[in-house]
Amino acid sequence: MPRSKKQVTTKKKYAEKAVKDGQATGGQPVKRSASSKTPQLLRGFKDVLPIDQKYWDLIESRAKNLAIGFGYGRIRLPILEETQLFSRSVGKDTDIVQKEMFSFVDAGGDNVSARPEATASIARAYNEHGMINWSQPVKLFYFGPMFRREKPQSGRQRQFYQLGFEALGSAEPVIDAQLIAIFNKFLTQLGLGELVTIQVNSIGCVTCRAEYKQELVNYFKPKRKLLCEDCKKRLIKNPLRILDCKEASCQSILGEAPQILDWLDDECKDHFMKVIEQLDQLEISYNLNPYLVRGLDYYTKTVFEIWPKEKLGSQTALGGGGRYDGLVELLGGRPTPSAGFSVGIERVINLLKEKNIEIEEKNVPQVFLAQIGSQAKTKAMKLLELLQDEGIVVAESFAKDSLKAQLELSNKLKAKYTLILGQKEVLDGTILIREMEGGVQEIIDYKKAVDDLKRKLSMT
RNA sequence: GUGGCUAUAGUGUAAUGGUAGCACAGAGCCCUGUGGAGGCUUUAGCUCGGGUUCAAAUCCCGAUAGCCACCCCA
Repeated sequence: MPRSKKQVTTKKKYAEKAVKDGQATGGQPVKRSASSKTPQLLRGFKDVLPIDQKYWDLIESRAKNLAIGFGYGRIRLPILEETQLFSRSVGKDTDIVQKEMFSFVDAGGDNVSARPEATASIARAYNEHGMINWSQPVKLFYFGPMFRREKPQSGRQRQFYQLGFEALGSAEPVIDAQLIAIFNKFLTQLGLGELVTIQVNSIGCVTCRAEYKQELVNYFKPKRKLLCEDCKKRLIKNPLRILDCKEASCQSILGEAPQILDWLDDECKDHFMKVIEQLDQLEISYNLNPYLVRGLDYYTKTVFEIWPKEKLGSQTALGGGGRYDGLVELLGGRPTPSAGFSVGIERVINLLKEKNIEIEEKNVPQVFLAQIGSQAKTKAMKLLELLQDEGIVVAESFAKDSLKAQLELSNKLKAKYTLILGQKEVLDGTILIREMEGGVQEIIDYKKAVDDLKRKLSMT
């Protein structure tokens, strides 16, 4: 009997569906073409769903703690800036500025861009708020989305989050070392310490880098035929980039190439040596990488990146940074030696997931509040707020009426206790409290429920 | 930006020209006030648009998206 009944309903549903789809209307089939009408994510943009929040929460709270510990104050910077801020700082010939920015002319005719990174904004803010009059160095940290219109891959999105620490107003090598130490500590606290390597190099100041560049060109020019096509272009555009080319033919002639460290002037060399000494003192292991070059124009002297030991796709760096002694001045301020680093949050999360690093689930409710019957439901809604006011993390499912379904949910949410409030309890002025693990439950006075629960929870 | 690979319920996957199936998740029942096990029922899908064919999830073309390599970068 139930079977035939169900068949009827099923047939009915099909009929309804057919009508909806236009098949039974006798006319043209109505095409749903859902995807053309359903709004979709923009290319390279992603939603972060509740299931992943634990990673984000963890990263942000670790960053905040480190910031407090090392004296970095949070700064929240705007997403949009004048386009020229980036062309002047990041470099107008860099790929980031030339082809990767979300730039547009707004309704008022201003040229604006979604920020592709935050250091330029930091320097702008330093000047704009007269931070030169604050006690130096000014230490700032930020956390927020950046935008680059690249072809997406895993670990490379058009909107991605960066966390950054910046110290402005000190030329001391200890600043460079401390930034590396913070970066390292951040990853270590996330359980990634053993899985990454720190790459360090110095690219000198404007003067000695120019000399080195010339030297590099002089070296490669006679060997031009041995270089790959890209590197032939780099020879003119950005000879430093030849150093990290992946082509075997280019790699093979790198060995004899002049090394930047030999061309640093006395001051730059001295600075770098001190940074290295500091790192040794701090017992931070690092890899001196003479081929490490960073893509943004404003870097000087110390540069560093942190790489996973096992390469994840073609994206090597989890993050990187360095010194940018000329940036503040370049943007119209006083000479202000500075340094900083930024971390790609999605890349860090990818690594955490890849290595199955366990993250404590923080949003486990302590108590689940179940109800049976409409009177009980109303009363439970009030109780819910009482519990919340006492700071108890409580879950509920007022939309479900069956106790069974509510207990199932309580179990799934891993609540320690379930409060059960039914018609009987409402009349008696009581409430049931069930300890989920053992299934023991007791009847208690409704008025004492909150206190009783608090006692039970604080005892565990 | 260049080149390559891929696209099936919410998720993970089968079916290779001929009836779209399975697992998990969701809803419901077995059990009308008691979760974790089991059984049953059910919801939900061929990315989109063209073409070839009697017939396309399957073959071809295009679009889109994801991934991979390059470029570049976090």
